Order: sequence, then C-alpha cells, then structure tokens
Amino acid sequence: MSAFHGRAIDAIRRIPRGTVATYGQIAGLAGSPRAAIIIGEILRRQTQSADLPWQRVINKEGRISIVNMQFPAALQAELLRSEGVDVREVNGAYHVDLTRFLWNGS
DNA sequence: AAGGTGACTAACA
DNA sequence: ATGTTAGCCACCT
Repeated sequence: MSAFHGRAIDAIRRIPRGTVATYGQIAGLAGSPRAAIIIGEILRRQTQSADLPWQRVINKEGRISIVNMQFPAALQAELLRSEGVDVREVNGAYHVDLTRFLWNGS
C-alpha cells in the first residue's frame, strides 16, 4: 500500500454518515487532486474488507458510477438511503443532490 | 520491464 | 452541448 493509498483510505473513513464525497474530493484529501480515478481503483478491490464506508463515494455529477457485480449500484443506493441520503432513481441510474449531501471536507 | 487500462475530472476544441 | 486529451497512479498483462 502506497502513502497515497493509505491517505485515501483514511479520508474515506472520515466521510460522515449521511453525506457523500466525490472521487476527486478524496483524491485531493489524499494529496493528489488529479488522481480521482485511483480512488475508484482502490474501492474496486477494497470493498470486501469492510470497515470502509465505500457507499459514500460517488462521482462529481452526483451519480453512482459503480461497476462491481459483487456490490451493485442498487446496494449502494440502499445503504445511502438507510443513513439518510436521498437517492433518486431514473431508469437504472442513481442520483444524489450534491448541494444537499456533499461532505464539506471536515 | 514496459505498456495498457480504468468506480475520475478539468480543460479544450 | 458533445467529444477528446491530459494528468494521475495502482494493477494487470
């Protein structure tokens, strides 16, 4: 695990219940604002070893962009709703209003 | 060892 | 509005 990787995990664990963060936001907190895509790479395999609020990470558009069969978007939406995040569904796509639920980073 | 590929995104054409 | 490009860096050939 690299330093960036470790810092990214820490940042994700810091996301408060009931809020969401973007890949870019986490990358920034981990020290590399332009490495957003790496956050997805990390989650793509870190998901199973729980103790990580992976469901709170979505893309800049406020959409769930997960592509993992083990952990489908429907599950992510379900988990977010269970902690109070309003997830809207529009034919298979899930949206979150970032103006209301985006974590302020502290 | 070297190159391709992304759960991304900002900048450009 | 829509499409491409360039950074980023962990992983997998």
